[in-house]
Amino acid sequence: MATIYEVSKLAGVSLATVSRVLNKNTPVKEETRLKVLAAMEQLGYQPNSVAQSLASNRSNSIGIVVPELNGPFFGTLLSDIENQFRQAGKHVIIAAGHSDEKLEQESISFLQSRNCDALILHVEAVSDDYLVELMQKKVRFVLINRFVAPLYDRCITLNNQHGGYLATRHILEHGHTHIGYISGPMWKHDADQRYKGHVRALTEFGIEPSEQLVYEGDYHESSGAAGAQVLLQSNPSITALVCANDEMAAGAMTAAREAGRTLPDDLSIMGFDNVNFSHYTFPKLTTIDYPVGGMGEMAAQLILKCVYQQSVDTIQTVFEPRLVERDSIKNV
Amino acid sequence: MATIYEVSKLAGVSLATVSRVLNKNTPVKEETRLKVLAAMEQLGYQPNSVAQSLASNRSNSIGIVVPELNGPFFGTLLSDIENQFRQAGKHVIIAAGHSDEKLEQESISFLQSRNCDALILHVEAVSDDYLVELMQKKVRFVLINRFVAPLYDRCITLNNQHGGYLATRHILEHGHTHIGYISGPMWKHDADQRYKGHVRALTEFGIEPSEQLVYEGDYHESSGAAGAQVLLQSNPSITALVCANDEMAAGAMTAAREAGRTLPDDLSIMGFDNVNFSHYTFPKLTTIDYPVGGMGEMAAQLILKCVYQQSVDTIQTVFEPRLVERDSIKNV
DNA sequence: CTGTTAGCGCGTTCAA
DNA sequence: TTGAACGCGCTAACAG
Repeated sequence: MATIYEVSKLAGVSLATVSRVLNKNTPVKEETRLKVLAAMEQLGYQPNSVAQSLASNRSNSIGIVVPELNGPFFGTLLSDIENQFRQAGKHVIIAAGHSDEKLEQESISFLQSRNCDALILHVEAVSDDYLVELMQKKVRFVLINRFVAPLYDRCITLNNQHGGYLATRHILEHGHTHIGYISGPMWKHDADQRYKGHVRALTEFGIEPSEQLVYEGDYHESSGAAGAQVLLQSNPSITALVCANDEMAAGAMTAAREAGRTLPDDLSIMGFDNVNFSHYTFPKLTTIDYPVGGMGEMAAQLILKCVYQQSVDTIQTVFEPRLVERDSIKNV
Repeated sequence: MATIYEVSKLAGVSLATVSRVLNKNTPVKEETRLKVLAAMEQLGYQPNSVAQSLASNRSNSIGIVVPELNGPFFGTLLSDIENQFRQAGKHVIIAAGHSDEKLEQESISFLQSRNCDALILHVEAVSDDYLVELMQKKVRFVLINRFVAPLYDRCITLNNQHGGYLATRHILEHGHTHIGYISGPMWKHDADQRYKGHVRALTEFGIEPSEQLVYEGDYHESSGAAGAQVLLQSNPSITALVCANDEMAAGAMTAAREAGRTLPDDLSIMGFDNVNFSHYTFPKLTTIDYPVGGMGEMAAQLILKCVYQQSVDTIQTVFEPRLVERDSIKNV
């Protein structure tokens, strides 16, 4: 690999000049600039990004922590983030936090030790205090799908409560009155909010929320199946099931069939997230769209703006969910 | 951030000694080692990985190129690779190649400019020659799901042909004789191999392969739907459809229903890959398991062994597919 | 076993 | 507009 030094020798200029044409931050006479460029070309010169990082104290890398790398949801998120940064010449380092406090913290310090210029965090287990401390230590980061008041200007969130509301309202509008709810783990903020939206819709339609009708799942398919089984058995009058995410809805479909229900005629099912497999189910799942892609892009833009001083389009921090009607819901 | 220099001062030893306890490669007297460790602790010292990279010419980072970051298949792959490296203190930089020759090449040089110690490539569009050249340039990499003869010892592959064979044989064993085939893009090696396996099974059962019965898709759901539609319309006698991946199988299910077929009674459908949503379909998809996870791990192990001289378990380069029986196939 | 001394490749003052 | 010189934080000979 050719170095800046060889280029400077070949071009007959100093080391500093080469650095200048590379970084375009100091005026260089057009003539010498071309000489340098020619020398670079000839040597097939490629800047050593590690040396650049060390000298400039900037690594041009962004660390990302998500709960899982697999799963339709995070794939889309990563994809859009990578895209944005790649175009900007930055690279992305990934780490999985597995929704575990210790692992999330480890992931974060791992990425910090990699001298990332900024982090994008989709973390669930670390405390708000921990994040506030992180900010006080001048670590630069953006939070996705989580709102922490002192960090309000770096939180990219979905209006989860409104999503939960939309989901249940849609069911109610189809005439259902006996509605089961399979929630996510209630300690997770989004699960809590979605449930609150559910309750709000119920109340608005004059229906008393009942604990008998809710099952706390873990966002995985199997708990959706377990929830449906429990709920349908203990409350045979249920005609609709609202699930806090699509995976659980898929599990619920299986379990409902096993319980002898015909879908969607005997039982309506609602999902949440609109992940990319959600129309592979039969009947195709009606769900609430979570604009992951847009939120990932926005997180990237926010960093491009605040950390790299690039001018970007307007920043939006809260996103709205949207109902996606398919075939899993029928009038009662 | 404390530096190695401050640690050395506090511990009353030289810079080099600190470096030694850090890298554990040269014996250090236990007593001084403890002094150094204590000083590190006290200062909250964290090595600067960028400086380490520059000095040692090793970045402890591994670049990965996959066609897409979303999609169930690559999520699992990335997840397992990240896991392995994380445990070894290495980090993973990702780039999407989008099955496009230019983008794949750009991804590779992008990662090279990041001084990755090694690359893991799941590339489809670049030529074999390009990869051989890469090897000659001493770039260290492992190929996943692709076999290039001169690179045989760094190719982690699935026996795709055998998978294609297993899929069709299973259908044949259920008595089907009119079998449609929806392939992947034939220029892709895996698609070609899977198809060859299909033909081999057919021949073995004394059935003449017919072009009328194959549709070339693109591995996406929509082409599965299109393929099913075309095939079922032009060959109403078809009783089974073999699809070269699960996405297309999901699309085929939808289209088959729209064409008036009842699943699985009127039409059996076979998938390939066993991606994590494949049992969300109804009927649950019978498919061929692609051990992505294991292959990702193996790629990581290969690099750990060859690049970082770590001792690892035995290396396996070719993996075998396995039939996963679920509910989408019925006797004719 | 430990300390001294060069770099690694580049960005960035400060003068000229 | 350009060049010389220093330093980023660390590793790796080489002596001792």
